[in-house]
Amino acid sequence: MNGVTRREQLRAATELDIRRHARELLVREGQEAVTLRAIARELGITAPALYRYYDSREDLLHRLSEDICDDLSAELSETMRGIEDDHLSKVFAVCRGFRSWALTHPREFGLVFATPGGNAGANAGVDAREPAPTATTVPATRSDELGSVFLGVVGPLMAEGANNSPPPRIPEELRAGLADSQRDLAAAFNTHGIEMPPEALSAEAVYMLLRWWARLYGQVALEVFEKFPFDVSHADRLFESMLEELGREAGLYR
Amino acid sequence: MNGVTRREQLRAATELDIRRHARELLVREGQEAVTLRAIARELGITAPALYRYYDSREDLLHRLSEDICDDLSAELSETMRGIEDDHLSKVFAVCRGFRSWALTHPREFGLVFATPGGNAGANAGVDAREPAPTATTVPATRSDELGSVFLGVVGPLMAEGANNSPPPRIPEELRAGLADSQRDLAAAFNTHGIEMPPEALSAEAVYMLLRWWARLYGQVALEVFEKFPFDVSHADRLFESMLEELGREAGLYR
DNA sequence: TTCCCGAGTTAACGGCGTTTACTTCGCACC
DNA sequence: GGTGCGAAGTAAACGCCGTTAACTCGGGAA
Repeated sequence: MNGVTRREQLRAATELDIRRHARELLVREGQEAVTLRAIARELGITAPALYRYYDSREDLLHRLSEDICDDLSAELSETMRGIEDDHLSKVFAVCRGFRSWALTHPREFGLVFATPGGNAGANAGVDAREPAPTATTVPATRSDELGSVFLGVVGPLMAEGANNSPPPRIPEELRAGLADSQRDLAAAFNTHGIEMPPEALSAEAVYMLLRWWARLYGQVALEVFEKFPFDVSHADRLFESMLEELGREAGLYR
Repeated sequence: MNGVTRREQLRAATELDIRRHARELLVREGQEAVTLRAIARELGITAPALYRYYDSREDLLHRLSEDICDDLSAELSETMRGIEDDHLSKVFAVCRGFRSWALTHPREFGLVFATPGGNAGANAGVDAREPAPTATTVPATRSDELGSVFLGVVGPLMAEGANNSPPPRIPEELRAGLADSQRDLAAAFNTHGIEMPPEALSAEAVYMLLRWWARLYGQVALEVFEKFPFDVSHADRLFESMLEELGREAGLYR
């Protein structure tokens, strides 16, 4: 009848259960408490059984971090559903959503956005690394919902602002490098099925995008890790003022 | 003759040796390879002996991160020794120095600047946390060389720019919070023995300082953790352009 | 000279990731 | 309806790990 056997159903169910308990441990007790034995204990099975589902603890953490990305994407999408204003408002909403998600999920944030290298979690879109796996393999890594959300909200803004934003004085040495990024970004928009007029992908727009991400990430990471030089009780207002500033610089305000 | 006994000398020497080997492990194989047993092995000693020097592995990592801060401070000071230009150039030099240190010491950067909470490594200056230890204890935590370096280079710039920087339009809701930060910052300058005219500590200046740190930290962390949305081969030029932009916004350029 | 105390050791505990060899049992096939 | 394969799970073991407790031993103060 159905193309999925009972065995596959069960397998998928416990696979999900494993990551559910893993995540609970991550949230409750931190990354190093996410232990194969602890997960197995909570599931009422023995640790080696987990190797039927994951190659190693590291593999499990990697999948977990992908789950987290997907959940973040879903939350951001949901947040944005209520916003029907202009494109800039949506971008603001996503930024605020990202911040409050990070502050309420510090452990998840740490795993996904502050683990060096291969994690691949947060490269929202392209990921042109890896030496190309003999071609013919299209889906490659994963859905990358998060990239879609970010690009989906930034895209329209870029398209709209294509010819009304003031040129932000790009240093000449940067233009060559930005051209590469332009190609990458165009490919990403394409991959995620967002149509984007080529003239909207100006070097200025790419530069703007990079600055948005750098500042958003910086401010949020500083808050999550509590690495501000002194206690800033007004971090939320600081964040708002950063957004306002970015909007102003993008020449898209009001 | 000397106020320090032979015993104390030896103790200090091995204490240093322990952290030297710990650091080597951190750099070579990452944080989770910094193992009491591994350190002891390299020292030709057994693991429990380390408990004569540190309360726990966590304690050791904490001290190690303080060491790292001190080394970073030393490196930044050294870098700055060659700069005899205006104050802005020195700030630029420190920022560039911080970036290149982070890129050449990613593991150390991760330990000090991306470990949440108590680590206390990177709160460059004040650290008004902790419930005040009954007073009478002045030195409290540690030297905090890093705070001195940063403040020492930012201070003169703030003093100089006291009345020639354009007001950066601070949102009204921010001013109250910034007033708190002003006090904290003033206390920090005082603690580090840097004289600072009170009128130089305007809300604008504090706001500027926070933005500098947020952007510097953000860009550097993005590079270290490779979390840029796509591969930016031109990250160095992006960084330079960020510095230029910050300088321009501070109204202190040229 | 005596004796203390601190650096270091040995042995042990429980927990960890991972591998190997094994049981068990659902389910596809004849 | 029986047969057998393969997947899910287990038990035991290996070598790590942090940490504790009980000890040795020797340098230096009394």
